[in-house]
Amino acid sequence: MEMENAISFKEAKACPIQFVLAVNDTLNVISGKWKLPIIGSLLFEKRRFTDIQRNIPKITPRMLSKELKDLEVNGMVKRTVYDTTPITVEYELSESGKLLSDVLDKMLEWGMQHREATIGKN
Amino acid sequence: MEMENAISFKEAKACPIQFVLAVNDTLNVISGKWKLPIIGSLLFEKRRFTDIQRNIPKITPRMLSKELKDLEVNGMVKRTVYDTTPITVEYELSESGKLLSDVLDKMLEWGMQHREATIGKN
DNA sequence: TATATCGATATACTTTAGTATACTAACAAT
DNA sequence: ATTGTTAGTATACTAAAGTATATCGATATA
Repeated sequence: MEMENAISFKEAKACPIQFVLAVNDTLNVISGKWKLPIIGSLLFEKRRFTDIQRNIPKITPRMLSKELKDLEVNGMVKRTVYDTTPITVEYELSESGKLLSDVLDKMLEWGMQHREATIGKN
Repeated sequence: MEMENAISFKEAKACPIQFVLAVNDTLNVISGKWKLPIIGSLLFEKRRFTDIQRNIPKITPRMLSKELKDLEVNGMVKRTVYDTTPITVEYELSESGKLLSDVLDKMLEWGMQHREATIGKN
């Protein structure tokens, strides 16, 4: 999808249902305490379970397992098992997952301007 | 901030703390069940409390009140009280709040491509 | 006097999200 | 036989998010 043809949120006024759903999809995929750290951890390279765990010091294996499962079910992450001993499981972002960095960039941009705009305005 | 100068999430590798914080700010501002509906409701026009409530059928006044307070504290929404009878309170998006539509546009774009990419792939 | 409007707040509750801690299976190395 | 590694699961818990329902104060209208 190109810039020039991108649908804007404001244009969605007329037929909002599917647009609202799409925005909500995106939000759901990145919502929660650990989703961004996990996605961030996979943004530059594929990683294994324990590797991600080491990369995100405070996450418990329970949460990591649960969130990775969520991300996999939502088509964000691909899980590959290698029959080595001990077993090796590799996680990597899907194409969609990689494209999410465009959204994160916009969030970064907005977040920084918002910090600027809000400094000392309490 | 211009496109050419925009900081990318991937570039943040070297000095991640402030960038991660900015992305998290953005996420926090739009996280929760009612934030997007409320922001959406204010995107085209300022509205009054009861007006928003009618616009978002299933929200309770407790949640609307709480979320509006959150949004106000976070500099997303401006609240203006008019001393009429009965009292009139107007809510409108701040400049930052309006700029959020850029983020929502990206989320819409990604969400739609992700739906396309994920169809029938279960 | 009774009822309605506006913009909420109060109290009690249920549901979802996240934490803490211990444990498992399958093997390999010591 | 014991210990270590991998990638998790099991159980029980606390904390945060959201719901349900009733009520408030100030004022206007019937």
